[in-house]
Amino acid sequence: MQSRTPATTRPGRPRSAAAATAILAATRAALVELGWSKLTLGDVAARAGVAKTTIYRRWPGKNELVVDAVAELFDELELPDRGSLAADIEGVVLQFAAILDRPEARSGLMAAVAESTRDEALRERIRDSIVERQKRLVLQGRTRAQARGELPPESSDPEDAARTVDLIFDVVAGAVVHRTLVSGRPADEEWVRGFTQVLLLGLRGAAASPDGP
Amino acid sequence: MQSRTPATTRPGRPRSAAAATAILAATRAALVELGWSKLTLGDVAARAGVAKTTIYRRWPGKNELVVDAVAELFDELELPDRGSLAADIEGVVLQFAAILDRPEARSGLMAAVAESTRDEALRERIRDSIVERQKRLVLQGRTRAQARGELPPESSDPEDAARTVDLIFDVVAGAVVHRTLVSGRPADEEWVRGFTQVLLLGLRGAAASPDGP
Amino acid sequence: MQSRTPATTRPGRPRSAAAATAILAATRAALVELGWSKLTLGDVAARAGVAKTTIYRRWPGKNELVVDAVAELFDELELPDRGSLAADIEGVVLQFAAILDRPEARSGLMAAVAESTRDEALRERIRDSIVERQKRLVLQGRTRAQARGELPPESSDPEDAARTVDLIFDVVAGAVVHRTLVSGRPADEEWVRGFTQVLLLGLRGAAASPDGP
Amino acid sequence: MQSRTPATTRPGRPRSAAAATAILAATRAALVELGWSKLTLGDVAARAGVAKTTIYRRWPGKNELVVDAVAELFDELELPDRGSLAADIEGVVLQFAAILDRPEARSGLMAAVAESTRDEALRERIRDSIVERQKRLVLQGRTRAQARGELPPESSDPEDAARTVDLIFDVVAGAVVHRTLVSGRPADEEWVRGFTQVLLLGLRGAAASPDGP
DNA sequence: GACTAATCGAGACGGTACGTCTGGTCTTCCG
DNA sequence: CGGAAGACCAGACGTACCGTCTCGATTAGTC
Repeated sequence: MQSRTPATTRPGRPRSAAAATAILAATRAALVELGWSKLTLGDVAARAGVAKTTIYRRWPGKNELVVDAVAELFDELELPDRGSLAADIEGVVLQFAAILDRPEARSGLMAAVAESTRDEALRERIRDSIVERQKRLVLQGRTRAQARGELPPESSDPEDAARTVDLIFDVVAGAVVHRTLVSGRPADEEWVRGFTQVLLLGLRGAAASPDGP
Repeated sequence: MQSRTPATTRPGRPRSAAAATAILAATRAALVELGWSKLTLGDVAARAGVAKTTIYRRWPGKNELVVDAVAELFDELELPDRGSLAADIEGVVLQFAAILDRPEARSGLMAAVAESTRDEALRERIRDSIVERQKRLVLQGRTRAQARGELPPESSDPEDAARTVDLIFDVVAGAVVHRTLVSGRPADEEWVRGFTQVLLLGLRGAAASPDGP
Repeated sequence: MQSRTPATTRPGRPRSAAAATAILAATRAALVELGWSKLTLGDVAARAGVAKTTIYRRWPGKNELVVDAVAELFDELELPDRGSLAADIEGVVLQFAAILDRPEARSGLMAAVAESTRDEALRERIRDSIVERQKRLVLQGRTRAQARGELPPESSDPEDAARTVDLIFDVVAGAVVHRTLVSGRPADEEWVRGFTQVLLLGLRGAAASPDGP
Repeated sequence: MQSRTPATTRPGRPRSAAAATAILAATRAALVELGWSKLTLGDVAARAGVAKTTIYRRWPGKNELVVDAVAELFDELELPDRGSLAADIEGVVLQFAAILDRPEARSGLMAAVAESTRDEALRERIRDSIVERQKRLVLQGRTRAQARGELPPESSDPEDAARTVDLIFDVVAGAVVHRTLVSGRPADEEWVRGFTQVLLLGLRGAAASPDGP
């Protein structure tokens, strides 16, 4: 992430590390209280005890700031070891749903995605700091399942394996988001159990009969 | 006794029917050019050749207007008869992906969902005029598959059947949206085939071993 | 001043006449309290109970607004009839000095002149609404003095007469401004008497020996 | 054991003498290009190749810096010896008018005067470094005219003499400033001749009939 | 054929936030 | 310790929209 000036220190006063932390925290607090559309950078600055210019010096605008503020939320996700692949998946999906239940994530995430439909750089930022970053969970789950003997050791084609990871991620993340944000119903244990069952059975079946009939 | 549209016409000049049409079309045009966040009602009014007050007299605000403008897009979805359940699903998913590829839908839909996280009335509006409205496709697909003998005639429990419809909708819509808008990759034929395979295998497997272990 | 649409009423809501009055009064009040350099249009708007946009819709900026606000002050100048030309002049010069003693005039007028050195349109505005507007006093004084027989009925050359009016105005206005604002000493009765004496003697002498020997 | 106060060697880097010169020159250059209101200390610092802090260490603010930068311009004024009092006055007035024609003087001087209406210290600074400093010209002119026999050797009352000097200065400076900056017309030879004639005739007449009628 | 009542276009209104710019101050490192 | 560099807080700038309002002008149906 940091590859600006590796050796030589830049002249002038260095940027305050505390400011960045305060700004991101204030952004999340403002998301909770106001939601994305009523969040203003002036308000964030006031909450963080910081001047507006300090924010604009570090982030191009509201969208990028919100993405960074929300991205930190997802770093607390981790794959629990519940003994079986199905249980592990259920666990992480429940965690994911819990994060999406927090208002700072709900409001910020969808708005950022909406904005990213017209801003390639923003889409990249979302992908880098949220999506790709969390694919580690899928990989970790696969490795653990292979160790348990629940999955075959390796996919035949490495490219095919990557495609499967992507598909899993799209289905899991998409379904949970749609359930909670669009359908507006809770992704509770019962729903997660049903969803995980369908997902696993589908994946196993697809692995058994690769591609076409 | 009807309170909505009384038989007797209200006094005064009636609302122009042409205005509503022009406003919705102008809204979509503005979405294409500007995206949700830069769309302004003043601009929409100018495009539609209409005064701002004419818009505010009919819609509470930007969000509701955009939802109505986008909702019309999804009405053109229909379930093609391609001979098999899998092929039918693939067909409708591809149509859905095609709509999400249109900029007026991408930008408007996600933004509306984002706003709805803090506006219960807006969520209702989205659910009524978009989500529930399109569940007809799932029902229609099930009926047709039952007629073909691809699915058992009826689920044991009517409540359980509704739950399955919801799950299917969340998974399908969520996965396609996530694929196209978040992952930013095309939901092309190859991907749709893989996705449909997993979905169908999962549903069949789940139907075979209902719920418990 | 007003030559836009003499006959036809423009469409739309007409501009509030009360707003303009309130804005100019608020501008003078702000000049008194803050002076030109610390006067902000936001503050003026707040004092006038008006939105910033309402100010910007009518005036291009701070400079023009201040000129208009100050110009109104000079409209209260009038030539008193004190029986002799010298006494009349002393009277109006004292009035002029009294206005320049008011803080809203001191601060605003000089700043506007300073700005006008880089803004031709502003200089024009000052000239039209302040300088030329008050030359009436010089003309009025001349007419009255001619009626009294203190001055010959008419200058030989009309162009020469205009030049004399300009000279008188430059000398009178310049001397009073310099005395009060630069030298920072009061233009009191004693000073005015001395100044008027020099001015009148000079003018009479120059009239007697036109141009040079 | 570390010594904080070395006795022999004076610690610290001495203040750069070149900096002050560069800053004042840069200030005048910025006045020419931007005028007072758009001149910023950051810009001056950049032009002078100096840090902002270096300016603030030497001047309290923009106003004082500009006054010092402009004051230097007036030091080049000198009373030419053209043979007669009238000609001498015409000469120095033309010089004064020439300086006021330079943009760095026009813009800076009037703005400083405007600011000084609300800042006693600034008014003092202007009076000391510009006004009083140039009264030498009036005194010098009087001495020379007395030597030539054009003026009586000494005024009856020393206080009265000082009053006359002040009056002359107010009238001369005021008229030229008003002519060039407010009326916006050139103080050319013709105008200066007419003005000088009125001034001298007025002064001589006033000297002949002191004060009362 | 006037009257009534709601519509229409236009555009001014009071607000609020924008993203930028400047003013002064402070913190860092270099000479 | 002076000076260059530049980040910092504070706050005004002029613009853009918001949603409301006030106009005069239509455009029906009702008397």
